[in-house]
Amino acid sequence: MAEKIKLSFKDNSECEFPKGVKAEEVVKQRFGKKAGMALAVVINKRVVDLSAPINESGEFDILTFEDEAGMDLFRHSSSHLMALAVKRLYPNAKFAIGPSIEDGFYYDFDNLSISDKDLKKIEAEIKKIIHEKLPFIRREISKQEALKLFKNEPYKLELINDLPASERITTYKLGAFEDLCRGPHVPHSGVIGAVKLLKVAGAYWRGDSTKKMLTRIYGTSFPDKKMLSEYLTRLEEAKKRDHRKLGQEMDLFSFHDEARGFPFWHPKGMILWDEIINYWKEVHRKYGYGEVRTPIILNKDLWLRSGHWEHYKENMYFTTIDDVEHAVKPMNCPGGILIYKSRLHSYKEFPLKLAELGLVHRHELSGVLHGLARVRSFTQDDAHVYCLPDQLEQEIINIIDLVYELYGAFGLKDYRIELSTKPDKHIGSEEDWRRAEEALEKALKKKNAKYDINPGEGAFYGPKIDFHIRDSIGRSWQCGTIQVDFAMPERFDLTYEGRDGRKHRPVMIHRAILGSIERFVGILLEHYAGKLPLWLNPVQVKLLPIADRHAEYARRVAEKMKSRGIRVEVDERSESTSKKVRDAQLEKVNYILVVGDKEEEAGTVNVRTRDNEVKGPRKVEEFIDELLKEIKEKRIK
RNA sequence: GCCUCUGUAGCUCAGCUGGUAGAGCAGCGCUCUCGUAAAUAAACGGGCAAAGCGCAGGUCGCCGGUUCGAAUCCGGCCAGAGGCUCCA
Repeated sequence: MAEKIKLSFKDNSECEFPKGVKAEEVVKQRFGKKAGMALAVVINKRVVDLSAPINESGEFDILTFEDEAGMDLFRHSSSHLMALAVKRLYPNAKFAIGPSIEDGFYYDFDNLSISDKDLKKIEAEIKKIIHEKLPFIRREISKQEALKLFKNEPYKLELINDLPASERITTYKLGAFEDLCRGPHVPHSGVIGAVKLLKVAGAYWRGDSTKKMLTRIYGTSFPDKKMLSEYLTRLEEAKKRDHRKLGQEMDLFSFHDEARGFPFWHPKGMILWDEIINYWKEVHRKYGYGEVRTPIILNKDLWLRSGHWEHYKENMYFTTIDDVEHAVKPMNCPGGILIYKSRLHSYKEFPLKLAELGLVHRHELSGVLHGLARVRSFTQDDAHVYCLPDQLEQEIINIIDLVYELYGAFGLKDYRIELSTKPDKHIGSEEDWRRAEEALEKALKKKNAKYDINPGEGAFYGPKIDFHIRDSIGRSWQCGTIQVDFAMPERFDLTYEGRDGRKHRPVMIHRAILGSIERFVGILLEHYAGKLPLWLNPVQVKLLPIADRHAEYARRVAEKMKSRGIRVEVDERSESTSKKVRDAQLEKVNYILVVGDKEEEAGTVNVRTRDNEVKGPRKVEEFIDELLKEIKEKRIK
C-alpha cells in the first residue's frame, strides 16, 4: 500500500502521513487554529510552498509572518502581485527582478514610464488581485522550455542564460503573470492583507551604472491594514527627526544655492561642533595620539606620487598657484606622510599615532548629496598609525576600543561592523594581504565583536573594518573605518630603523572614528531626535522670568551660570509663562527655570525639564553644581 | 551623473481646469501688564485662555516660449527630496 513518511513537530510529537501528502494537509491536521496564519512550511529546514507534496520524513514546521523569514516570503509574494497589476495595466512593460527588502519589496520594470500619480492606480489593481484570491502555481521546467517561455522578456532571458544548462528552472504563475522565480510563495494572493506603494525610482539593471536604467517601484505590505497604518505612522514620526529639519529648527547649520554640498555652520552649530571636538581631543590624548594639521592645497607632484591623480582625479578640485597645478586635498594621508618623512624614525617610537581633524574636499556626484551625511567638504577625524608588523593586531584592538569609547559617550550602541577583504584589483603581496586580513579579523574576535564579511570589498591598497550607523529612517552610513594601507608606505618609501640598524618598511593604519564631523553631527541629531544631552546642547538652560519685574533676577542668575561655563539664555519676551515653557521645550533646552516672586525671595529657581518633568525649586548654587556634575559625567540623557 | 517628484513672504503652507498674489506663525511699532502651562491621529462641536490694533515682506527658483493675458501650460537651467551607482 501507500508508503508512509514520519514527520516530527516542534512540540516533539511525531506523526505518520502517506508519502506525497500535501503540506497544506499536514498543516491543517497538526496546527489547527494557527494553520490560518501559515504562509509556507519548513521541511528539514527548507522552506517550501504550502501546496507542495511532502516526500521525505523529517522535521516539519510552519512559517508565519511573525517570523522574519515568513515576512520576507510575504513581501516577495507581494512583489509578484504588483508585477501582475503592472502587467494588466501596462501590457508593454518588461520585467526584470522583484525581491523583498527590509520593510517591503520592489520590482524593476523596463519600458514603463510612470510617475507617483500612477501608483494609486496600480495599488487599486493590486487590491483587486487580493480579492481575487489567485493561487500561486509552481512549475518546474527545463532551461530550453524556460528560454521559450520568456522569449519576450529580455531581462528574464539574460538571467536564465546565466544558469547552468542542466538546472531545472522553477516558475510561479499568478493569474496571467508567470515569473521566473525560485520561490516559495504564499498559497494565494488573498493572504496579502494590505499593500502600499511608496515611491517610483530609477535603478540600473543589475546595479551597474553602465547598464540601462529601469523603473523601480517600491512598496510595502502587511497582513492587515492596522499594521500597515502603524508602519506608515512610524515612518512619519521618523521623518520628524531628520537632521536636516532639526538643523534648521535648532539653527545649527544651513545650505545655500551658492555653494552646493558645502555646509554653513551657525553659532549654535559651532558650539555642538566644538564640544564634540574637545571631547575627541581629550580621548585621543589619553590614547597616545599626537595631533597634526596639514595644508588643504598641495601640489600636483604629491598627488601623482600618492596615486590620487590616477585613481581619484574625477573627485578632486584643482587650482593653479604661480603656474603650478595644485589640488585641494580629498584625503589627508599624503600630507600626513610628509610629516612622517620630515625626519628619521626608530622602531622604538612605534606605534606612532598622528591624528588630524582634516578638512577634505571631494567632488561628489550631485545626486548623492544628502544634508550633512554626504557633503562636498567635510572634516575627517583622521589618524595614521605607523607600527611594526607584529604590533598590527594590538593597534587594531586599540582603535576598536577607541571606537567603543567614543560611540559609547554619544549613546550610540546600534552600529554594524563590516570586514572587507581583498578585491580582485589590488596591490601588495598575497602574504601582506593575508597577514592584514588576519590581524583585522583576530582583533574583532578578541573584542567579541559581531561583524559581517564583505568579500572583495576592501580598498585596492588594503583590507578594512567599517562601522556603519543607521539614520532615523534606516539608511546606513559609514562612520568609523580602520584600513590597513600597503600602498602609501611603498609609494612614499617610508622607512624606520629597526633593531638591526637597517631600514624597514612600517605598517600603516589609516583610521577615522567618527568618520566625518559633519556626518556624525547628523547621526547624533537623529539619534537623540534633537534632544541633545546636557554637555552637547548649545543652549543648556533657559530662564523664564514670570513678570517683567523678575527679569533683573533672571539676568543675575544667568550671569552666575555663565561665569561657571553654563550656556544659558533668558526669555524676556512679554509672553505668558506657559507659552515660554512650551517654546523652550520645543527648542529642546535641557532645563527650564521659571523665576517669580517666590523664587527671587528664596534665591531659588523652579526647575523643569524639556520632557516636562517638574523638579521644583532648587537653590541657585546647588543647581549650578548639579549641572556641572552632569556635564562632567557626560551623562547620557 | 541617471530615474521620479518638488520649488509661492524668515518658517509652515493655501491659491480648482491661465485673468493679474493670500493665511497662520515669526518680525517690527503702539496699547495692555494678565501670568509658575497647554496640547498630543484626524474631523466636527463645545469650553477655557492676555491679548488687541497696526506695519512691513514675495517681479510666485531663474531664463525663454505659447497667449490679449501665466504663479498656473510648454522648454531649458538652478536648487531641493526619494532612489540607483558611488562613498566619510
